[in-house]
Amino acid sequence: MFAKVAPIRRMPSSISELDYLVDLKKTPHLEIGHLVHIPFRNKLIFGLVTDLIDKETEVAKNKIKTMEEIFLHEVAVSAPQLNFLKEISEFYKAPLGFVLQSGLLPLKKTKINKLVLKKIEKTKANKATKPELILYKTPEEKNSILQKNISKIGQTLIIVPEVSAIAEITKFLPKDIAVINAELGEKESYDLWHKIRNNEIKIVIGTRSALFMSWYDLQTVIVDDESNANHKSWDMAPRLHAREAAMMLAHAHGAQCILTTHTPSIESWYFARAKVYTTENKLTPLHTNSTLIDMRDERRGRNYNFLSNDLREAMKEKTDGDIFLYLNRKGSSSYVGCRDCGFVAKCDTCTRGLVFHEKTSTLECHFCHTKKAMFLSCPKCSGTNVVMYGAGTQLVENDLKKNNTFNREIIRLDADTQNLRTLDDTKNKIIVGTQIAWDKINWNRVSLMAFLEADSTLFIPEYKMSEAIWWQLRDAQFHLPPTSELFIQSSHNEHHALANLASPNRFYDQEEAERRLFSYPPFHYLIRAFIGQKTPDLARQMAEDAAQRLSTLTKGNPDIIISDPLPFSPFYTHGAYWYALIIKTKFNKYKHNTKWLAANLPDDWKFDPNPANLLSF
DNA sequence: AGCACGCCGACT
DNA sequence: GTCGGCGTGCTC
Repeated sequence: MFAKVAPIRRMPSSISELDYLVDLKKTPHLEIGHLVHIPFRNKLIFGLVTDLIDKETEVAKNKIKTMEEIFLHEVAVSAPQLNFLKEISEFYKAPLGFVLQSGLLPLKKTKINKLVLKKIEKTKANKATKPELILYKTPEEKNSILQKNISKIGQTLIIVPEVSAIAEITKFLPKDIAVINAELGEKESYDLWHKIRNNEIKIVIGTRSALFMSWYDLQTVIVDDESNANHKSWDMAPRLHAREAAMMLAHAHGAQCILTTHTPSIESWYFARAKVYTTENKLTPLHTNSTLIDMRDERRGRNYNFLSNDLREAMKEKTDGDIFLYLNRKGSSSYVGCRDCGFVAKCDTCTRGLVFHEKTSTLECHFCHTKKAMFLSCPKCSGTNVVMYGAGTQLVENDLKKNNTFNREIIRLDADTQNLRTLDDTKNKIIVGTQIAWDKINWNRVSLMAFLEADSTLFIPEYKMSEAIWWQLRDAQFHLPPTSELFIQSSHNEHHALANLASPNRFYDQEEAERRLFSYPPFHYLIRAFIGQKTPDLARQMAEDAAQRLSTLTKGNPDIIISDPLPFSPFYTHGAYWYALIIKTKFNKYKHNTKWLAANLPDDWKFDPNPANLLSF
């Protein structure tokens, strides 16, 4: 008899399993899911048995080695969980053993021999149900919805987008829950793994690594804050989206998948409306005290400050609570526009924002490589107020301090200052912050918040930008107390992400229309494959070869659309030159097509289904 | 991916 | 003679 074994270590993506000879004297009663020792090269390593084969294997006789030892009496990973891990491995082009590594206990031979695993039967297999989308409007409502949806018969997993979200939720849940995150100590993770595997813990909350625990009686999987961009693992293989992976997990275990959020992602709301998911909720505005301010009017009235007159007045009038001035630094001076009329330099052929390149003084499109000379006066209104968008937090801080008319302490909270300060909740402050401030401030104390440049990222040439701004504005509205005021300053107030806060359905209608036009999700599923090489020529050559080969293989298949090789922006990063292939496939066969692409790309290609960015890391 | 192996130049 | 930098090839 032969066994297929996934070696628990990093392997090339094409090798998920290796074949071993089974000697029944050495390893009797061998089962799928058993943890075993296998000879690999010149030493023994851990592996997980994924299949048992009675007939001969295709591997040459002189190559095959014999399995050494079985650990634990019971299987370490249940059959449904193993199916889930295989699916993740194939879909995200990550070797199975590598995926297993993140969900298995720390592997030490002496410790493992002391573990006792129980034989567990699943309470009852649910019949497959549609995912459910549940919307909440306030933090209180969120907590009660999470509590209500915890399974009464089996295990419940709550996935959150980042570690910082865990503390807030656990306050309102029963005491006997397990918290999983990547920074657990060895002893703790041993204990938790063991208790979850033996069904002694019923409620688990964690980031995406909790998906890979050894589930045996999983009944409910909740993805909280489902539209939060941090659910996507963009920098490490497997580059999974927790929402997507949670659905695979729930499906494998016959569990119910529940998506919860204050603001649904474009995909989730589309699928809810199309009845692919169920929902009982309607979209509503989150915060009624929000004011949109047109900065073009301010310029026309000769106010060139980053504070509009209305905001300045409101800041003077506020005597209680904190004032939070938010700046999105990501977009700083990456794009070019006109202060007077709000014109933004866009590519003529593909309508994406043009990016200013200082070295050559040109405007470039990172998608179709069109180049233009930088202009000195606005092409639309001939005004001379051409600017790079993006004021920095430091500039705002300095200016406020210089003309301190607000009689409050001014605190800057960004990447440079984040470790230097603890916020004093007894003082009324002005906080000038970037994304970093989001998790640090005490939202309950904020009485006035302003987005100083709500549109500063709007023209970054990535298709999820409108959704990201929409989400961020709504996230602020969700966190802000009902009595607080919100000012949103921008020069593009007609943009659908800014204009429709009071009528959310219209945002989704318009964003869907744009996505449909350009065949983006939810109308096509996107896959990004990318390759880095030491020289630009080598990278281009490899990208062209792969594009050519895939195109030949998919010839006549209208379901898979492969782009030409597209250079990253920036082209040189992480010590290499990068090219991407953007592949679009229809949703009805996306799982099959994605796995096919993963299997047909060489090992050195990075594979990124449902990417957060198209042309950058 | 990660590691052994071997080719070859630099230095004892 | 032998140390080590890096290119190549293999893992059952």
